[in-house]
Amino acid sequence: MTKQYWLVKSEPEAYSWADLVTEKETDWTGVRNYQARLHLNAMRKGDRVFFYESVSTKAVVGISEVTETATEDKTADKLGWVSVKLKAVKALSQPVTLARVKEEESLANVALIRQSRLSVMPLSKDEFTHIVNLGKKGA
DNA sequence: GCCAACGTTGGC
DNA sequence: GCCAACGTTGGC
Repeated sequence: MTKQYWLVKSEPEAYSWADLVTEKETDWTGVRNYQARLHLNAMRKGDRVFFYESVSTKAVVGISEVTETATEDKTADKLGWVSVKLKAVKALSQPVTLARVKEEESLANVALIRQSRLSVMPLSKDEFTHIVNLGKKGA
């Protein structure tokens, strides 16, 4: 299967990109939204996942990779919720802020903007590449 | 099954 | 800290 691209959100006060870098790998638990769960279930090993920090940072800060597909989320009090395993790949040279994403006409349709409360969302390859480029030094 | 009330998320 | 948007719950 061809590689897919995603974005997950986290409040850095709860779990930050720096935390993932320190841990190297983590179980992405705590998703309690049906739409987000659909996306978690669709993730495949090797898919690239943007790490977006909400609230205080409001920027895409790093790239991670799916290392294990969805399994039962053991932190949930009911069965049926899932988590995936993510590992840190690399930080963006410069964070791509929400404001920056909003400036880009070709990124106007990303769920990050259109559905601000969704915490796990898909991105097209073009959208992913575009944001990666914005995150390069001097972009 | 509808809708009001409420809680949560997240931008500003 | 405020508020809009959204999801969930519960009464009818």
